[in-house]
Amino acid sequence: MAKNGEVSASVIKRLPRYYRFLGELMKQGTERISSRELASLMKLTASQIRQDLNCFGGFGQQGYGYNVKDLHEQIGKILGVDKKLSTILIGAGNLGRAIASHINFETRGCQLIAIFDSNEKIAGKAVAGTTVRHIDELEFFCRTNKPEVAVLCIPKANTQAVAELLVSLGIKAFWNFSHYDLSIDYEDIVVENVHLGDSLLTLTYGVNHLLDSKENNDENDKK
Amino acid sequence: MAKNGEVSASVIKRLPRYYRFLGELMKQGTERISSRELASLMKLTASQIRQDLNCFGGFGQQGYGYNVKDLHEQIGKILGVDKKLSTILIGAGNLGRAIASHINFETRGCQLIAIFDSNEKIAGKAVAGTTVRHIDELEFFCRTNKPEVAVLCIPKANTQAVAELLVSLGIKAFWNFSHYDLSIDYEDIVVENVHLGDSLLTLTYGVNHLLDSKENNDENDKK
DNA sequence: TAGATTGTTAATCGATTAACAATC
DNA sequence: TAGATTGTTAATCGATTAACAATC
Repeated sequence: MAKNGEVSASVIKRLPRYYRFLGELMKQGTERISSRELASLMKLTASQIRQDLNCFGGFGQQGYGYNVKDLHEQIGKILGVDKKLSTILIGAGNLGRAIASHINFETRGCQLIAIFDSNEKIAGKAVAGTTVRHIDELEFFCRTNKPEVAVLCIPKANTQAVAELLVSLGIKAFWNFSHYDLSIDYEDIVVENVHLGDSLLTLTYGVNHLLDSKENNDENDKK
Repeated sequence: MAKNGEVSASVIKRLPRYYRFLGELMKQGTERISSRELASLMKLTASQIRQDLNCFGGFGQQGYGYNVKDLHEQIGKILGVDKKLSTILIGAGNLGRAIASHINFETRGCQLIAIFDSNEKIAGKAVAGTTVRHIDELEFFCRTNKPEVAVLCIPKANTQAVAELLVSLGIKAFWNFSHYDLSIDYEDIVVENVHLGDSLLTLTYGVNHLLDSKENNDENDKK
């Protein structure tokens, strides 16, 4: 309801998806879209789309719908894709290197400025155009460059300690790929946990219970 | 409520996290835990934990609480960690290789039996102990080995076509890392989309709006 | 038996959907 | 003006929390 703040987490989590679909539509040359059309495309209700967007302001026009390019730009601004949050990545193992090279940080309001690893052998090598530094340089680097976001691709055991150090060095947000639930320990710090293992387990559950709903329906049919 | 099926998605998504915390407790040698203790550990309410667990049955004991080892095992069984769903991975790029080597499929009810890529240069090389096959072998391999789960680490443009092929070959579930929303096109097929880009954008939003709630609070304080 | 803590029902809260007046 | 579609309020639905009787 408020133009700033107080937007519920469920709405915010849907914003990147809106942004993605509107980007696609833009690429395809679609100029305008109604909430009804967008809803059918995204498998949502038109009500929800209008409700969601109106958390941030009235971007549409009665009788017309929404201008795709305009709405895309507005949501981009709300998310902050025009910003360049200084970002560092800790842990240049398999996953860390993949994240560094696979993710386009720039189009998502971030700028990857350094990568760190504790392994002497990895330090010095280049990943995604950035030379990997040894973890010993972390503190000096942060005091000098004041990064705001840290991507954690480190083992569970180290996460708590590294996060504490980084908070003391001014880091404001963690994109956490470690097996450790970071959200628990810090308020006032933004944490986005990506628990890939949990995601796979959810899938496993789904496969193993795939027939449950069908079986139940069959039972009901008989009654 | 029902012992099988009809458990809401919100409950199911919390199961892997319960499983993870109970595993930790087990490792630390904790024998029993009350819903109140577990709630404070996981930053949930005791009510929610009891409500969630009772979707699957009464695992606790009045006046005592829950036996950690027992509950861990029960949830594991519900998730299906004791299964070995045959799993293939398509796309041995940065991300695909990282997923293959970083994720422990076995402890999550899956078994990675093959990796495929369209790049002739990658085919033949070993990743995570599995030789990468050329995508041309996919159809024959599936008809022979009947994998159930496919991990998609391929570009957006190919996802739809590859998914359709795999469905026709009997794949029942997709762990989808591509930039494409797969859920939209298939019902009856389990899809777990991992949109890393969306996750980063949510973080970006969080950082850029970090002060919003505080500002609002300050305003309210003044009134 | 008394104390603790569950399983479960009832109350509350928030999110989604429906409806409709406002307006382009 | 008539038709379309928004912004917004009201109704519904589902999920979370609170309460408490059952029971170990």
